[in-house]
Amino acid sequence: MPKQARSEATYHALLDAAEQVFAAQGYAAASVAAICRAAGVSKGAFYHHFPSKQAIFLALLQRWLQRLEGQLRHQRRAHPDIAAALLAMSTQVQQVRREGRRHWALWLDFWRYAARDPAVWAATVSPYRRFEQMFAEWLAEAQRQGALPDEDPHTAGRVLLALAMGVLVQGMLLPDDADWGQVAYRGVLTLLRGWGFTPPTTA
Amino acid sequence: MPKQARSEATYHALLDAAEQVFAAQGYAAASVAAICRAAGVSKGAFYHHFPSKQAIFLALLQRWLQRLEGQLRHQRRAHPDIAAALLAMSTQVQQVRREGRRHWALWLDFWRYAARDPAVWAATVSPYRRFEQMFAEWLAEAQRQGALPDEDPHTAGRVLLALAMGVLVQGMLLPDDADWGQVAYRGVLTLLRGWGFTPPTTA
DNA sequence: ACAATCATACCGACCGGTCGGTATGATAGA
DNA sequence: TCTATCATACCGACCGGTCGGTATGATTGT
Repeated sequence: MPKQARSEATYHALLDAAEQVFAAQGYAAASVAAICRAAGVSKGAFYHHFPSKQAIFLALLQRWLQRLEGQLRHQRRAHPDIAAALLAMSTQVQQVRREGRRHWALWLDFWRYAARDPAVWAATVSPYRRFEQMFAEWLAEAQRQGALPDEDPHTAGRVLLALAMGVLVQGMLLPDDADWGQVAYRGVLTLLRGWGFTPPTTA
Repeated sequence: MPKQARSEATYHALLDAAEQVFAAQGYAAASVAAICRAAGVSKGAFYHHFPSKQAIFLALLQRWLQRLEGQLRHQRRAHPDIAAALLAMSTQVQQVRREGRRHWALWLDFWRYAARDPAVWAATVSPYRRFEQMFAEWLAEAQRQGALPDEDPHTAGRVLLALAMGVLVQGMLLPDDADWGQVAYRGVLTLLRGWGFTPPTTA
């Protein structure tokens, strides 16, 4: 959509600045002026690229979800064994530390507004449902290979997602209270065991 | 602290109104004026009882956490068997529906501000640590009875809390996508199985 | 020239908190 | 019991400041 090279640069500068400012202050407290300041750009430039404050918030959400989905699919491709893939994903949670803390706080903001604002809700829910479907498919595949007796793959997938989100929230608030990567890992391991998976290649 | 009966009434009216308005609009969007309107009280009365907007938010948080802890301890007392108690608690998650949705959105708000505001953080974290300790003690007791081989009770407790929080968040956003009470139940059941608990009395 | 891109100045609405003043009820002296 | 006194509880107008968004003009690239 940008016609000039300079335009694209300021567009991404605004997005990156918004990510910083939103993460640091939260959506409501973050002012458009602060975002422009962080991007080294004027307010006019902002409203040239985005029709509203909410619009840049949604654009940010979309970019975020796309990256996350890419990472998950990458992990899945790297591990033929499903249990191993899930355990590998669980260790990624460890990223919620120091620097990452503010970054993940923005994620909480997304959920918060999704719970109230219909536009944010729609933008959040449809990719989320794709995640859920993704997990369910993987688990259904595992079921065909003998695991998960008498368990609905969708339910199992939701349990996995719940565990991940819960660890993220806790790790965000209390990054030093525990090794949250370890908590996620042990949690997934326990779930896999409870579902009758054979112990994966790596302990 | 209230010296007159009328005073106590308006105090609680303000707290209840704040719970409604905060849950419906979020902390930042909710104005003190709106809270006063909902309570049928003037702004002067508000600032007579609470020194600031944040103060009533924290008072609300405290009331909330106390009730929650009471409920959990009550469930524990009602079930001598720890596994049964945990399963009973899991079914309580089902309350996140229709009416409860907005109510729980306020809970998300608490976490969100706890991630940024030191005052909210302190008010959230210390009761949370009590929850964590509570779960760890229960699980340590179970460990003495033979369950949870080679698992740290604290880690296990954090896994349980993570599952609960994750189900709550999902149930808040997508109340109709699944029976979240069932998801929580199956999740806890799977964890218990993975930890080597013997199947509880009720399936 | 002319359209896309950005800067500056500004508007109107709103909000948290303050403040001078009033109503309400408790207490005590007669 | 009646009334003077006073602390508590409450009212509502108001202020300083902020913020999202707009209007308009300058600048840049083609």
